[in-house]
Amino acid sequence: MPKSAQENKKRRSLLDIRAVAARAKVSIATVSRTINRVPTVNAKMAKRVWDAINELGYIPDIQARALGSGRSGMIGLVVSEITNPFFPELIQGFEDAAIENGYEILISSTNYDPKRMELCIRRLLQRKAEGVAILTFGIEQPLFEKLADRNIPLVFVDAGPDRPDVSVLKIDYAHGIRQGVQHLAALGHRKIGFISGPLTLHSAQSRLAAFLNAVDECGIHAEPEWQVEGDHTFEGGIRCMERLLDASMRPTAVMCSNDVTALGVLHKAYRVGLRVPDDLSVIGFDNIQMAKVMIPPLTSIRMSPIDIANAAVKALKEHIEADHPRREYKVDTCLVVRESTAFPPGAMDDLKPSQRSDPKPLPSIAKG
Amino acid sequence: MPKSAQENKKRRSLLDIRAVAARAKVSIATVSRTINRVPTVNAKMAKRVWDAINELGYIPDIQARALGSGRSGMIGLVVSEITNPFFPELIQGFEDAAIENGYEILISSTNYDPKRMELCIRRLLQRKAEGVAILTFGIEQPLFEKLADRNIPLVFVDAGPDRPDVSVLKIDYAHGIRQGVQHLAALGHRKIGFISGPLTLHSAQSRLAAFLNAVDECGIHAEPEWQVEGDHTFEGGIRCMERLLDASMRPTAVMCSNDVTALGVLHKAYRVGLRVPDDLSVIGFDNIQMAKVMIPPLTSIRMSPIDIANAAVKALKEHIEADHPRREYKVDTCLVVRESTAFPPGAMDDLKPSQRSDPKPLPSIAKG
DNA sequence: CTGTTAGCGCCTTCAA
DNA sequence: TTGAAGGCGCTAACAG
Repeated sequence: MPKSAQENKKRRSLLDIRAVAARAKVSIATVSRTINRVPTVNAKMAKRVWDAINELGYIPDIQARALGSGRSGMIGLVVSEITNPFFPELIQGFEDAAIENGYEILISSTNYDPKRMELCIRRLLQRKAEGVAILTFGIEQPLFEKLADRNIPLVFVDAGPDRPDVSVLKIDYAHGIRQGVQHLAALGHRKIGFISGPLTLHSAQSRLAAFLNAVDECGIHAEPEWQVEGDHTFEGGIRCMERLLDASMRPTAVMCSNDVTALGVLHKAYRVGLRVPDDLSVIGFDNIQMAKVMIPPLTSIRMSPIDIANAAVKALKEHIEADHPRREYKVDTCLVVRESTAFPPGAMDDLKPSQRSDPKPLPSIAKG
Repeated sequence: MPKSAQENKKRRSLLDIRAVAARAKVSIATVSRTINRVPTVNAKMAKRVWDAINELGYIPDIQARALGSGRSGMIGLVVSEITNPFFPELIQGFEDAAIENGYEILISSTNYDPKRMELCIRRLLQRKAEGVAILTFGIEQPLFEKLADRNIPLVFVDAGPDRPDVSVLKIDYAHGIRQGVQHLAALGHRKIGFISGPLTLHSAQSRLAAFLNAVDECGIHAEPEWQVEGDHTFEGGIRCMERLLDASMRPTAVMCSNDVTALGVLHKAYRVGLRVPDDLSVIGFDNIQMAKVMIPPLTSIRMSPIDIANAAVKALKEHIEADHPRREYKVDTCLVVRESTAFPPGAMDDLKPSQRSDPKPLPSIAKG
C-alpha cells in the first residue's frame, strides 16, 4: 500500500499531457500528435510543443499510451536460467535488437520450475506483451501451449507447436559438429567420445544425431560405450568424464553437447592428472565467453547468441507487423579452434621431446 | 504499425472486467474487489466471480490497473553489463526477491555507454517504475542524479547522492579482504601483490584501502611496485600480471579486485609456465560461479549477489511502503578458500619431493 | 456489502 | 491542420 492513502486523492500528475498543452498553448491532441510524429502537424506548433516538453521535462506515461493505443510496445523473452552462462549473451543481444526495433523487453527465467513458468506466462499476458520468444532449448515447451492459445506471436528454438502465429529458429547443429569431428579426425583421432545433453531435449538429440552422422561420414567407428548422456551441467560433465575414464578402451578425444559440460570434463581430467590437450582433446559447444578464458582455452562450436537473438526479434517483428511472416529462420554454427585439441597421445612419439614440449596453437577457423 | 489499422476500431477487448461481471452477474466493482482480495466481499459472490474468471480465462490488464491505481508495481534494476559474470546471479536474485515481494522487474544494462544509460533511465521513468536499484558499482553514478530529481526511491552501492529517497548498500569489503590477507600471511607469504580495479570507482578504492590496511595489520610491507591498477577485465588482468612479472622482486601471491581479473592472472601464469598455486598464489574477489570451475579452482572473497539483491529489494520496498525507511544496509564479504592458494615457493624445500607433489586442498572457510 | 460513477493519461475518431 | 470529446480497462470514492 502507498505511504499514505490520502495523497492519492488529488492524483492528477502535475506533469501530464495537459500541462504541456497549456504551456504550448495548443490542445492535448496536438501534443499527442507531435510526440507521435504525425506528419500533419504544423512545424511552428510542433516546435512550441517540443519546447514546452523540454522546459517541463515531460515524459509521457507509456502505460496510459498503451491503454489508449492498444499496443504495449513490449516483447517478452523467456529463458530457462539466467545464470547459465549461455544466456546473458543471448539476453544482451535480445535487448539490443529489441531496442533497435523500437520494442521494450520483459525478461523472465523459469529456472526449470513449472510453477514459476506459469507465473511467468501470466505476467507476460498481463503486461500485454505483443510477442514472446521462448528460448529455453526445449525445456518445458508443452506448457507454453497456453501462450499459443492467446494467439500472440511466438518464437521457439528447434521446434514448436504448428500454428500460424508460431515461428521456429532452426539451428544448424550439423554444420559446426561436422567441422569439429573433421578437425579431430584430421588430427588423427579415431576414438572420439560424445557427452550429450539430456536426451529429452530436442536440441540435445539433434546434436547427438549430428555427431553420429559426422563420425560416420569420416569413416570412424562410433563405439556406443563412448556416448554418454549428460545433463548440460558442470557436475554432469564430471560424472560423464568419470564414466568415460572407466571405459574398457578410453577415447582420445571427447566432444560435449555444451561448454559447461566440457568444463566439467576439463576439471575431471585435471583431477586425475590427464593433460589437455596432450593426453586428451576436448571440444565444447556454445562457445560461451568462458571458453576462451579457460585453461587451456577451449575449442568449441559457436552458436552465436547474437544471431539467435537477432533472428528471434526479427521473427517477432515480422509476426507483429508484417502480413506474411516467415515461419522458419536459420541460425548457423561453426567451429572455433583454440587449445584444448591436439594430436592424440602417441601420435608424436617419433619426434624429439624438445619438439613436443611446446605445442603451438592450431590456426583458428574462426577467431576466438 | 499493427497488421491492419482497421481492427483497432472496435477495440474493446472481448475479455475485460465487464465480461466477467456479466457472466458472474455482479458489477464490475465487485469483480475488481474480488481480484484485489478486498476482504469485504461476500464469499458466495467471490466464488461466482472466480468461477467466471476461470471459465473465461480472464487475465486483468495490468497497465489499465496501473493507470487506475497510480501504481505500476514495477521496480527497476540497472547494471553495467549483463555479460559480466557477476551480474547474472545478481539479476536472478533480484528477480526472485522482487517477485517474492510482489513486484515486477525491469532490467536494463548500460554497457558503460552514457547515451544508453540516458535511454535506460528514460524508459524506467516512462514505465513509472516505483523504485530503481542502480547496482553498477560506481560507474556513471553522477548521471543518475536525473533519476533522483524525480524523487523516486533509489538504491546505490557503496555511495550515492545524499537525498531522503536514496539509500545505500554498504558493502563490508574490509572483512573479506582481511581474511584473505591473513590467509596468505598464515601460509607464509610476505610478498603480496594487489591488482585493483579502476581507481575512479569507489568500490575499487575501498578494496585497495582494505587491502593496504589488512597488510599493515599483519605487519607485512606493502611494496608500491606490487600494487597495480587494473580495469576489472580479463585482458586487464593479463596486463597487470605482466607488470607484476616485470617487478624487480616478484610477489609470491597476488590478490585481485575481482575474479575476472584473477582469471587473467591465472591465464598469464599458465602462459609463462608458472604453476598456481605451487609457484604463485592467487585470490580473487566476487566469488563468481566461474571461480569454482577454474583450473585450479580459485580462492576468492565472496560478495554474495543474493545478499545484495535481497538488500536492494528490501531497501526499495521500505522506501515505497514504509514511513521511515532505513538509509543504509550492510552487506558482508568473506573468504572462500579453494586451490589457488598454497605455501609460497621455497617454503617446503626441506621436505622430500614426494611430499610436495600432491598438495592437498586447504580446508574451506566457506564451502565453495 | 454492493453498485454507480467519475476519473487515471493518453490516443483517435469526428467536425470544424 | 487543429480541437473537442469519447473511449481504453481498471480503481476508488460515494451512495445505497
